[in-house]
Amino acid sequence: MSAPRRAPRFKRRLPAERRLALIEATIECLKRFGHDGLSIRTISAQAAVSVGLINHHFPNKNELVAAAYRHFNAQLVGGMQAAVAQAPESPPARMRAFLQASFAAPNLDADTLAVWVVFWGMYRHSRSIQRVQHETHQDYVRLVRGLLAELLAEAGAGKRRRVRRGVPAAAGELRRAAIGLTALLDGLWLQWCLQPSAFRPDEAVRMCEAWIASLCERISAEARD
Amino acid sequence: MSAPRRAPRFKRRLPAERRLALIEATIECLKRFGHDGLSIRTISAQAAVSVGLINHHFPNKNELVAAAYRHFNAQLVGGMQAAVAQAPESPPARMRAFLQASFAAPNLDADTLAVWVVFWGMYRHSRSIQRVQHETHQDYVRLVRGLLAELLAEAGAGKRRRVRRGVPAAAGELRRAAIGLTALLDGLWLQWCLQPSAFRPDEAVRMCEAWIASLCERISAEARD
DNA sequence: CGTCTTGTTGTACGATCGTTCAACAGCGTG
DNA sequence: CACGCTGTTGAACGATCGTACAACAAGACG
Repeated sequence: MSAPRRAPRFKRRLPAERRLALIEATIECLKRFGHDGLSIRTISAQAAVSVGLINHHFPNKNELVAAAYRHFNAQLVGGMQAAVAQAPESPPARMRAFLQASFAAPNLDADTLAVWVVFWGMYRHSRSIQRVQHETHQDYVRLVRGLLAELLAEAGAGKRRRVRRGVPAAAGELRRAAIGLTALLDGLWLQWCLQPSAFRPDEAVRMCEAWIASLCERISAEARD
Repeated sequence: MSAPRRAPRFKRRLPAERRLALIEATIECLKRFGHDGLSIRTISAQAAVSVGLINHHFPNKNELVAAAYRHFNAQLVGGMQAAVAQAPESPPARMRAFLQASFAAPNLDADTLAVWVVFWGMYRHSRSIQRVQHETHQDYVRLVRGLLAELLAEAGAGKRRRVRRGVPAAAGELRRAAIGLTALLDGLWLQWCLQPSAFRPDEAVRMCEAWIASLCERISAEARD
């Protein structure tokens, strides 16, 4: 019979590994309890660690929450980029893949969407959230603008003649288009969060595609002048 | 010389009056401090009353917050109805008045919009917020649907021939139109909240009008078949 | 002026908050 | 096996939280 070896009371992890676990626990607490879930004790319980560990890996709670927001953003953008990457090469197909990914799991989940809303609600009064927002939001905007630029270039150039004027004219137009599409996406997400039964995912995709189609029509009409 | 009459230490108010003051103080605290401003002591200080008074007029904090949400909703819908009412009678003019009021003071204020986001962030985990949402949101939806119905009736009937088929066909279409427009409005509000410099109010109005115009075109095209 | 109603005050209570820190212990290393 | 680094624990701190409640007082009324 071997010597009685006590099971270790805890397992040491690499800092990066533990940090990620704490970040994921933070997001899980947000899903389960909303803003009230953002307490050191709730999060440490979710991560199955002691209360003191959080301040060993993060300087304070704000920084943990900000890191969770960064992770949450990165997950979204990464998922979207992956969905676009494995779509057919054509601009419409890539845009369609983007929209369908926007209105399908794991993004179109009421708990997940509610997490976004809570983060956004912190924006104006949390410096660290503002910092992360400015750092990561442009990744999303870049993706949306890229998809739109492909489509609008096709619409502007394909109709009658190649207009060099189309490029600078599309600059302001592209900015507005990205803002409008982002607004439509966020607004539909918000409604899904508040009332998931209000519409079906495919309806949302079609609404966005209708918006984009009317945009392309307007662009090509202007290019026709 | 008259007898020295001490100034009264406080002034008694009618319950309705005091309740309103507490509700307005709650909203002001939300504007100034976000979700963290929702503490009994912060709110009572803002209202210049003692901590105990809140629980004399409201059973608990949740009910005060829910009452504040109800007031906030009522103020928005009331303002919108007023803006529409004093517009010219024509459907496009009424819709334009609605959109302009949506993207002008006092609604288009970053602090005010942030209050919406905080309320929305509470929705999924607060029964009382859910109750108020279901009670008051339909007032807003009714207004939007009414304005859209006027426009779509005009678009569907005006083009070629009067189609009785247009009315039932427009039922599902009207539902989607209201959802889309609401999403666009909310999404633009959210972006204004996170980044007020991203677009100008008149750009937002034009984006909404472009969305509605393309909607009308589609409707009238379908009615033409 | 005395009485009564009730809106208002402010203390008190127990719970929970974020953070600190000394002690512990897992586990790679010699 | 013993040492040392450091990830980890958990108690402790002062602050703040929401609520309860007994005492106070404003103001209407007779």
